[in-house]
Amino acid sequence: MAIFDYTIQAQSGHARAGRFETAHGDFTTPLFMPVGTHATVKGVTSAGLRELNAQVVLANTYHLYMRPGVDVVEQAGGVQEFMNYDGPMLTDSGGFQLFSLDHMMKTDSDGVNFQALDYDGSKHRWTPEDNMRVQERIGADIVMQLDQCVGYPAKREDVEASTRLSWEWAERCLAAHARPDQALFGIVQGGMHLDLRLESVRRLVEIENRSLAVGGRRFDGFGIGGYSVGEDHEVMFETLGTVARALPDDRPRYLMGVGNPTTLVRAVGEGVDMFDCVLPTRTGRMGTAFSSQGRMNMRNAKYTRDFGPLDPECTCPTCTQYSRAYIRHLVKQNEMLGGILLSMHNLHYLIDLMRRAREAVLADAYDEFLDAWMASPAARDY
RNA sequence: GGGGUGUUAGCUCAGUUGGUUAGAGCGCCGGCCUGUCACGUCGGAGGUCGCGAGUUCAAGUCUCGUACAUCCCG
Repeated sequence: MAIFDYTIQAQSGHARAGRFETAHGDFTTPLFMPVGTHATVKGVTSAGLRELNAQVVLANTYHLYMRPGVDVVEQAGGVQEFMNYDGPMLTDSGGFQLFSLDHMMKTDSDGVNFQALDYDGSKHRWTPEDNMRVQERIGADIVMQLDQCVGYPAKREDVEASTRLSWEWAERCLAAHARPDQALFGIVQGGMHLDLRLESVRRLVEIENRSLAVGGRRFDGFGIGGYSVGEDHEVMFETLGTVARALPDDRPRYLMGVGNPTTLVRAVGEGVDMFDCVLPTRTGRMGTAFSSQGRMNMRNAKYTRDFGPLDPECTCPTCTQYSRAYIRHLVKQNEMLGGILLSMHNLHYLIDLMRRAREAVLADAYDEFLDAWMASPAARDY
């Protein structure tokens, strides 16, 4: 399987519905992917992930490389075997981690030196080739190129430099990536500058054309990175649609790290297919629930004697079995079950939101879906 | 009956040699969380310092009385 087919099944405006094949099965888009950094979606078992209809789960190369170590994951039979999740998985390269902990990073044109200050202070170096090798050994179905992310606001020259480095590394990752059963996604950078974004896209296309010309591979999909790094929500939408649609339309477009419900619905309308975010699990652990009525802080006193379901319109295991009052009690007492139940609910909420978005696309009614969403109470708090 | 100790925010307690708008932890109320190092994080409300009187320019802080709690001795 050297070619990973992404079948576009329907389009509605710019929104797309598709299917992608991996060695561990298919997944359909639009799609929200739960984040399982340390080869675990915090608080959710693999049986729970199936119950939530999760299709793809993320893990993080940097964190698994540090612990338990690539050799352990490899010896386990790969990350899916290791965590007992038999569906498709994706690993982020760890480029974002090196950026977000930039105090521990020194980059040159050939690679990146980093010190794992968040673990044991040990020093490491990754070239793009090293990173590909690590991701191949971890063994996810989709791997991301090593890239460099820039924060916001940033000086244009810094954005230019990191964007250039990212496409240079994209070319090296594409050349170095060998496993035929693993898909590789290139990543678009460019900060909030449309011209840099479009150049980034153009370079990625040129890179894969050069690769194909010598019998090499193409990118199997494209990450859109470098957004949600501190900018205002609307700033992203000034360029997102143009950037997404500049990408080849026969490959999935993955907006990395974005997870609030309204942004997902709008981004699908701009032609984005895939998302991941820690928001549902992190905020869930801290007591916040997504709902059809907007965001709910389950620590609020008004839920003390509210014995109704968390979200009456939700069919998830949490909403069908537990009350708001009970969940508030768990959260207030810092009981781990509270974080588990809310994480499961929030994940289900986004997964199901994307399922509904897909149905709207299949019915060629995405504009109506988007309008209805923006007018609903659920859109209010995001 | 005698003596000791204590009585400061809802709770447990700090409050220096009496000196500006009395503090902490927990609890309570609320906000935040976007390619997860995270066991979160930020903010707010709340006290006439048991009660009464006195000394003093000034008392939670000294004196006296009183109530309550608690311990010891009879």
